[in-house]
Amino acid sequence: MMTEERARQLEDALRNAGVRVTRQRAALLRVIASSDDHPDAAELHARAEAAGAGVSLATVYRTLTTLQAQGVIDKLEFRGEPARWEAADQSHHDHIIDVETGEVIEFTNQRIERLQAEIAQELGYEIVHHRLELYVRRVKEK
Amino acid sequence: MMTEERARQLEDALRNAGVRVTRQRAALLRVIASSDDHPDAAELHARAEAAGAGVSLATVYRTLTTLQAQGVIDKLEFRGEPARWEAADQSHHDHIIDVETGEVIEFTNQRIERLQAEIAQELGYEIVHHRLELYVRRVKEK
DNA sequence: ATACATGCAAAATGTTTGCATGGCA
DNA sequence: TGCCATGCAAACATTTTGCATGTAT
Repeated sequence: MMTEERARQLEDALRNAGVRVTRQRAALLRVIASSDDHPDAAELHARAEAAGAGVSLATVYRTLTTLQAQGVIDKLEFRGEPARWEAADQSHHDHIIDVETGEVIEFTNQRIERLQAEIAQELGYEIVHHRLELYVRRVKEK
Repeated sequence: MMTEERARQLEDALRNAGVRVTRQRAALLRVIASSDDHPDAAELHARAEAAGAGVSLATVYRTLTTLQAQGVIDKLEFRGEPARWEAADQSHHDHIIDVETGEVIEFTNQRIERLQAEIAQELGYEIVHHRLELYVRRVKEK
């Protein structure tokens, strides 16, 4: 799924922004570009290692911070768990978390987005960022 | 603001539920009943100490867990920060966080609540709990 | 060449826990 | 009295950082 192509695009973007593309960063970009789930730092480290990358966990953390600053990835912080990360090239969405399986589903709803903006505006604020998470359970058929 | 009365109500409720009301728990109940903000464990500990309670931080944590299990307080987990707590006797609401001042404002919007339920339902889920946080900045007048 | 990135180990942070002791019901 | 709660210190889990060394540009 074009992982390599996407990774190269991102490398160029980083270099243009004056960020060095090291062996470790290149490896992590590929792990991220080929992941369509929401891994945490330890999981990303494991995947990089599995790919033979040779990256320390400290560097994984530093790289995630850097990539977030560059807008390449987004940080997700669910209840109590370690932070998870996802590629940022997708369009904005919120998350539904199945409390029984831990599965994460993405969704957006324009009406909700609009209502949020209205609420903030009425109070004299503008929204910098928001977080909407629905913790759900599968409905039992009977 | 009826702190003492409220604290006694809560003590009775705890005893009825078979939870012992110790000196430490009684002190923390009073701190919680008299707080209308969203303090974290360390802050609650500090307030209890300031009131001359003599409670260890470990006990604060254990008590918060207990009170949450009893439905007396709710746990709030904002981005990265330590968990904060609030009295649960209030009606449901979401939070607006001013990213510049850290100030937290409560709000609810029935239309948003309804839309959330609809979204979950369409996917075959029922909502167990949700979290909606708007991270905002005050709009500058010009 | 040089500024920046890395690895390692240690530190920081927030929270939990084992165990001996204390105290509510 | 008996079971549960407490305090203390140690353990934990996640993340950050100081410092010597390595490396992309």
